Amino acid sequence: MSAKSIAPSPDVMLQLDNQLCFALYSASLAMTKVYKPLLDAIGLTYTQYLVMLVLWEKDGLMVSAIGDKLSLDSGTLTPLLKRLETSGLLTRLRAVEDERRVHISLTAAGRALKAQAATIPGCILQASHCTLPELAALTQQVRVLRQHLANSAAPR
Amino acid sequence: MSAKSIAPSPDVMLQLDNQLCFALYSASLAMTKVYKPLLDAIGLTYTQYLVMLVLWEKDGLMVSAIGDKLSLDSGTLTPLLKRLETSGLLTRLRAVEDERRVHISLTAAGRALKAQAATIPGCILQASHCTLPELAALTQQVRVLRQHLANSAAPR
DNA sequence: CCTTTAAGTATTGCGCGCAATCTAATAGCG
DNA sequence: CGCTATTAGATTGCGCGCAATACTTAAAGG
Repeated sequence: MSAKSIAPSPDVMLQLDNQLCFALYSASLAMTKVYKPLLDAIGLTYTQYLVMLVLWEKDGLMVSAIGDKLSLDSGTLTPLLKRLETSGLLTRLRAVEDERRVHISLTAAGRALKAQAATIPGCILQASHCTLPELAALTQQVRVLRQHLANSAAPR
Repeated sequence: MSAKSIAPSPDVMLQLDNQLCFALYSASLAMTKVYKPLLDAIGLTYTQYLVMLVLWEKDGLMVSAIGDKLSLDSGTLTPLLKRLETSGLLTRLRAVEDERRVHISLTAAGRALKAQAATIPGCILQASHCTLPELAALTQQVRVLRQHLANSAAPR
């Protein structure tokens, strides 16, 4: 036998495997649970909050542009956007120049909600028990990993 | 004005916020997409794979023990385990000593599937474009974050 | 013993996340 | 102009993830 632990056994690999994928999976779910009471207070789900974050930064996007930013498709976004429209936070309007496109625009209520959401990031920062630089560093690592995974995923 | 960037503006916070939560969220979804073709080949979904990982390490657990390991409740696990039972990978049996409990036991087919799953971790490692030590370090950071978030979440 | 309380699962309902399919509208091309 | 190909959304179906609730069994209290 040459060097030790060059090729871990299948058993160990299936545990290691458990670690990264499960760490991300459960951290993401745990994050959602921390957001839940904060978002309940302003009537949004977690995914709806992500969509609103996108729109607060840039309004008037078409559905596919939102989908590109969040890596979500129309099967997820169409019903979600309809719910936000029903809630009175945005409007969905067919573009006159190209009637395939639907432009999503915030209503006054949708824009006003941003002020109420402003307290949320601080709560999350506190719940993470991390400093801003620590969070930024971790975020960057996870972002790089995400990019690698996305590149490796089978293209649709 | 004293030091710079002590208290970021709401706008910047709502972007920063976007970063950590969204990085985790989208990395987790990207991870799922990398697993998808690998798991399709052995007839499992991602969550079913996590359950099988738990059972491959320790068989004969009750439903709530699996739920504790994965932070999932019976609303998720009961139908999932029924599907795995239908697939012939496990059995669900009421304990005779306490008929409230349901013990989950792998069938021969369920145990045999572990061998087919053994190639998966290597594929994921490759897709991540990281070394094992890098992955281990990142995993540990995410795990710590998860723990902090779980501690901060409102108890049910 | 009988009532109360708790534990362990199951069920229901809603909102994603995504594959597959469909429809409508535009673009491209001869 | 007419035909095909492509694009943008919408729809359908399935499997989570989770809150809320119900149900059965077991333990505890009087």
